[in-house]
Amino acid sequence: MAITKAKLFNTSQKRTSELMKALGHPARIAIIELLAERETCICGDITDELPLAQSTVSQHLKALKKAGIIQGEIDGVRTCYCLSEEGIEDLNELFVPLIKNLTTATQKNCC
Amino acid sequence: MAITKAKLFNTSQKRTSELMKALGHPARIAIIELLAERETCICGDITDELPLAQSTVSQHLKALKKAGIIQGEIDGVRTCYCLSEEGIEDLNELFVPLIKNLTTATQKNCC
DNA sequence: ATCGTTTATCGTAAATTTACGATTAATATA
DNA sequence: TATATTAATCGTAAATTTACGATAAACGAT
Repeated sequence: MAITKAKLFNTSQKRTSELMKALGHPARIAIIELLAERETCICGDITDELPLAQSTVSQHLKALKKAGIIQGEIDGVRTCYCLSEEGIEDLNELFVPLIKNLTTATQKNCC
Repeated sequence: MAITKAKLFNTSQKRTSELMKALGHPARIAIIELLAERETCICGDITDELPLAQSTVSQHLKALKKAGIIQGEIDGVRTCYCLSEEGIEDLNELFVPLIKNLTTATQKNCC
């Protein structure tokens, strides 16, 4: 990737792909499912639920945080994680209409 | 990635992340938007619409095809591309409920 | 003050992704 | 038949991702 021409894609294309990329790993899907299931902040025990080393889980959490899908708040020695409104809103505003669009388009497809 | 423990994630987590990964690049979002917009097969001129070399676009098309999001049919010298029902169905069955789940969970969040 | 717990970060290795130009294969067209 | 067109593939380079263990930083408990 010598040259990045990313500037030539529009804002919503870039944001959408950023969100999708953040969700492009089974561990990160598992993490957000966990956070949704508990419906509350989870302090740390995410690592116990995943078949990955602590440092790797921490890296995945960082990726989700960077994309704005989750947020983490330090609480003593531990860190409490929960879903971030911002990212979920973006998923609803960007991705839900896109899927709907794709669905109707597919039905009118010639193949 | 010396060791892949992917077998320890469940099928829907793996399929969901596979779809997300395929959509994790602005060029590939642009491609599916193009295919949806035209509502018909597009023979080749996708390259003209993107700020990328022909070989790179071909690579992105291959990635979308591998994930089952688009399909391509050879038609003479050209190849006709369109959205694939299979992939769009999977997006509806796997991702739409997930977003809904995340949304209600976020509303009940403590942070 | 010391010790244990928790989690982020560092260093590192291997795999994958992204991008390009060049080439190839297949089909139209002149 | 020769030539142009289209699109996939090859070869390659650079960046990024994924994973791990080791370490460090911060806090709580003893």
